[in-house]
Amino acid sequence: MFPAMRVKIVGLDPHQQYYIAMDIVPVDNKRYRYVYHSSKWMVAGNADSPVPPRVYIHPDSLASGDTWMRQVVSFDKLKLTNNELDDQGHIILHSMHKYQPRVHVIRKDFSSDLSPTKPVPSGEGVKTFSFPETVFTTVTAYQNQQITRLKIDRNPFAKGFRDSGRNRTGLEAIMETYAFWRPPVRTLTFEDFTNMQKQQAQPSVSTHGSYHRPPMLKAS
Amino acid sequence: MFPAMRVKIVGLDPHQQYYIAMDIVPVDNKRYRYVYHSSKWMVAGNADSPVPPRVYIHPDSLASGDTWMRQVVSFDKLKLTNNELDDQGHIILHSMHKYQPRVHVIRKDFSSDLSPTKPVPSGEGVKTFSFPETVFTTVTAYQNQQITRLKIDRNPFAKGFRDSGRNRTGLEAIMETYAFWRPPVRTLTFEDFTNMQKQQAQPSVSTHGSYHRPPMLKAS
DNA sequence: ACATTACCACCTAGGTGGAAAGCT
DNA sequence: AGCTTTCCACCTAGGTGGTAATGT
Repeated sequence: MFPAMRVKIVGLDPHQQYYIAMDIVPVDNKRYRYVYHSSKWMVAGNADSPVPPRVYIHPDSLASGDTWMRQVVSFDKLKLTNNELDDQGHIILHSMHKYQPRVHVIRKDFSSDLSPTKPVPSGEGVKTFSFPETVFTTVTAYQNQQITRLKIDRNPFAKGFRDSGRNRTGLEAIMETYAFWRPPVRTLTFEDFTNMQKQQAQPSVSTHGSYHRPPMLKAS
Repeated sequence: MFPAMRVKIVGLDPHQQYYIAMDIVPVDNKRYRYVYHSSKWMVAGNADSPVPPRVYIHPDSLASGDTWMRQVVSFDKLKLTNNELDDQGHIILHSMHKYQPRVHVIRKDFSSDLSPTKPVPSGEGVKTFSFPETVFTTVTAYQNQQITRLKIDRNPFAKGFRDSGRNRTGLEAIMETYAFWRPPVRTLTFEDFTNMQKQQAQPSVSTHGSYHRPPMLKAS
C-alpha cells in the first residue's frame, strides 16, 4: 500500500507490551465507477459480498510502549490483494470499493488470540483509531493520470517512470489538491495508561496534513 | 559471514524467553601467512593487539524457547570488518588471524545488560557452544583458489562468477575435502530447563558434517 | 613482496507502472 | 466497454569476487 500509513503514538505505558495492528473496513455498501468527464467516483450498485476480514499485525509486535513511542510506526509492508483465495496473508479487498484503514493498539495482557485471520478483539485494552482523510478507493488500474503521476513522483520504486523534463507547474497544481507530498505521520494519543484503570481514557486524535482526495491503491 | 553458522536448538523451556547471540574469539595469539607451495597457513609472528570485542545479537531475539526450537537459527546477517573504528555494529577482527565463533543462549531473566558492545555475561542462565570445525582464518583476499571456487559455487550472490562449463571433477574433488557442500546445521542440546533449577545441566553437543579445513572469511 | 582498499560488473530479491492480452 | 491479468523494463537495495590502484 502506497503511500503507507505512518503513525506516531504517545501516552502508552512505557513498560507495558503492546501489539499494533491494522485492518481495513468498508466505508459503505456501494460499488463505484470513475466517470472521466466529471472526474468523480459515482455509485455503480451495491457492494460485492464481503470477504473474510484480515488483520495486518505490525512486524515490530510484540514491543513495549517505550519502543513503540520512540519510532514512527510505518505500515509500508502491508499488502493488498483482490484474490479472495490469497494465501500470502495479504489484506483482501474488493476493487472499485471505498475503504478505511484502522490502527489498533492492543495491550498484550488483553489479547487472548490475536491472529491475522481473526477480527481484532474489542474492549478495554484495545484502542482503535481511524483517520477520515485516509479513505481510499481500490482499483486494479489507475483511473486518473494525476494519481499515477503522484505515485511515480513519490515512490522510489517507480523512478523508472519519471519524466524529469516534464512540466512542473502541472505537478505543483496537483500538490495543492493532494496534500500528501510527504505522507503525513498521524498521532495517536492516549491518556497515561496508569490512569486507565480507573478512568476510561478518551483518546484524542490529531492529524497532520490531509488527503483532500482519496489515494487509489493498485492491487498487485 | 559466508557460509553462515546455522544451529538447531533443543531442550529449552518452551515458555521461557531467551536471547541468542554470537561472538568470535581468537584461537591463539598468532598471526598467520599462507604459504602457496605447501598450501598451508604458517605462523608469522604474534597476534595484533586485541580489538574491543563485539557481540552479534540474533535479530529474532527476544523470543521464547518454543520459537527458537521451531526454527533453524541462522547467523547469515552477521558481518565482519577489519575496521577498528567501525560504527555499523559489525564484529571487528584482525585479518590473517585464526578465530572461533561461539553461540550463546541467554535466559532473559539472567541478562541484566546484554549489549552489542559488552562481553556476553557468564554464569547460570547462559550456555555457550562452540564447534571446533568452524575455526577459520580471516583474509582480505582469498589465498586459495579452491576456497574462491567454493564461495562462488555456494553463494547465490556470487552467481555472476560461476563458470557453468568448467571441469566438474575438480569440484567434486574439493567436496571430499570440504564437507560443507551444504553448510551444516549444528545442534545445541539442553537438559530440560525444568530440571535446571536443581541440577546443573551438562549440555551435550552434537555436530552434523564437518569442516576439514577452515573456511576463509573475506572482510568487506 | 604482500596486504588492503576502492570501484566495478554481476548477481538476488523485490517494488513500480505500462502495455497488451484476456475476461465478462 | 470496462475491468483484470500477465508480463515486462526499470528501478531500489544490497551481497558477490575481480581488478587495479594504493598502502606498508
